[in-house]
Amino acid sequence: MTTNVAATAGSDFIREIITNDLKAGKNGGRVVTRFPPEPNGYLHIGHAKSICLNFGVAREFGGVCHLRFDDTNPAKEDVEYVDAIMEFVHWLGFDWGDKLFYASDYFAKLHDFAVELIKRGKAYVCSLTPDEMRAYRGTLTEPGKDSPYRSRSVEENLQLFAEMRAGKHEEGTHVLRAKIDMASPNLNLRDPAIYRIKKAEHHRTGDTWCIYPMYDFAHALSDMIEGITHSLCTLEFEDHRPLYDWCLETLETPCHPQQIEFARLNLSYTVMSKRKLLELVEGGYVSGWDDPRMPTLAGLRRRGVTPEAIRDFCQRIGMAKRDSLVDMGMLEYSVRDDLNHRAARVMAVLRPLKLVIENYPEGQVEEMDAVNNPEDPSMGSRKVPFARELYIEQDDFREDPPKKFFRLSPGREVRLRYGYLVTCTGVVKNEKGEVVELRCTYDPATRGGNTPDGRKVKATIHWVSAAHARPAEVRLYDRLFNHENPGLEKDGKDYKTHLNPSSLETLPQCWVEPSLAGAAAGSRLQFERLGYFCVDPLSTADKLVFNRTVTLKDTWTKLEQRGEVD
RNA sequence: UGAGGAGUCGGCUAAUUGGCAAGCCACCUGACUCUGGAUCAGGCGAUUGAAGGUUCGAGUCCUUCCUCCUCAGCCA
Repeated sequence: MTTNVAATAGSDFIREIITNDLKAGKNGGRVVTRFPPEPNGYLHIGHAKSICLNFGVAREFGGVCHLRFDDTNPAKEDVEYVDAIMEFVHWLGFDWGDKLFYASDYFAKLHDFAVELIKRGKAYVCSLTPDEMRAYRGTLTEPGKDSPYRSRSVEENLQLFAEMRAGKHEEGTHVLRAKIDMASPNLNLRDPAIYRIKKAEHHRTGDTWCIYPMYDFAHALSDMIEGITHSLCTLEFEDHRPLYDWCLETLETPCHPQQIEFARLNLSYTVMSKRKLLELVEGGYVSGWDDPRMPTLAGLRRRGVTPEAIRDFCQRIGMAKRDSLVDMGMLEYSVRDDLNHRAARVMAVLRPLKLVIENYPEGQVEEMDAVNNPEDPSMGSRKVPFARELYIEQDDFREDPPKKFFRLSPGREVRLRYGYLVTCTGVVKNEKGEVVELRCTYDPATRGGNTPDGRKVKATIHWVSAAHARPAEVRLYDRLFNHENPGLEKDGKDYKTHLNPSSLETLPQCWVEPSLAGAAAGSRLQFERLGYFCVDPLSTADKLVFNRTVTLKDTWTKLEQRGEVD
């Protein structure tokens, strides 16, 4: 993997802030970050950006990064997600050591902080209905009005809050609010709710609680409790920072983490919001959270994308505060760059065309030496059987080739990779006039693909022996959407209208070289000249299934699409 | 129209904090090649959202304006 981007690492605004803090002796020289997912969905590549940032920063500055589940809403959360999140943080290559926490671990403390707030006259129990509360909140341009319950005495608030906790009140009847300023131009400061009644079973605390803290309150204090020094989050929380700070200042906590916001990741030709991703899964638009077209880590993994490639990608895209749309091509570059160095090369024919070598002895089989990875000699070589009847790619033959088409055509000679040079001597067509078989002759002096006489051939194509190849199903994946920014919905069109109808093409009858017979699920390979593929987890010895991760760069197709082949 | 943010090559990000606007992706040439891959060499491409101002000198400081994003959950 190239490391030239490492030179610029450490130059983003967040690392600059931390460097300066360290220089100024803040936090006693400690750097503690945290990755705080809510266990209500699967991780996607946007989370990967945050994970790389938080764990990366900790590592670079000799600090630690906590994994903390922000599980303050039992109605939406589940252990299923907790387990999946941990699995994928590890998969991405990061480790939280013994720093695994849950906001729910702090429920008792958080409750006590809420009581303290009440005692300080900084919180009150409000008995407005949700609708009334909304009406009292005002609008973006008009100030809100004080709740009639705002002036309840400390004693009454304490009493009521205790009753809320004891389950004496129904959901929606009471809420604990911070007493800040109903006229604040920042809506988050208009007496935000910090505790609400929710009679739901929590995945960790069961029915111990029937009141749960809200995000702003829980997050600031959880950060404080853990001694987080830099609390990194996305831009939409910028407006919440005054509330984050208010909680810590008002409670005069011993430490006060610094919240810093960065732009979330947007990737072209996909969507990133949990709601949309969930809708794609539930609506059957994809096969599941791990559908290889999904930007989820589960999907990317099944697609064959490596954690190294994702980390490299996150490094390359940088870190800033401006909204941006990162080109999918950027991710593909990182994927190819990584796989080029590590994926073993094999031969596979996706759209088979039979080729018969007329002067090759019937029944003869030769084991040809094939290099596993020209980028890495230590990966060795393997034997590939060569015989009289082969399959080649339909795309590699043109009966009437344009000028810049270098591959096989009548009368032309090409090299069969690691095999022999063959010349096309004739074609066999079916009743519809389609070419169904090629007749060729080979030059016995070119064994292994060598040309003792120094003669040049313009093309080398891949092949498999018809008698030895294993059948396989190959799934060709393409971008899920055909619109660069489907989630924008600016034109009023639902993002689903931009779903790419050909994002998946299944080729049920492909042939792969015999060395792939027992390929392990998850193995990543390069099918020579076609792209990078991986063995699907559901692939079996009886039925091999490969997923295309990404194509190889394809100059020929580009020329052809531009019409520059003649 | 309240508040908070953000505007730098086609995309993403830098700029020693006032000193020749740099890198990556993409794109284009060429070399090399038993993958039309990879690699290598080179190239294209930003009057830094706009207009003023301060200054010997402004992406950076000041003023005005424009555009875009976020916020009116008892979600996070």
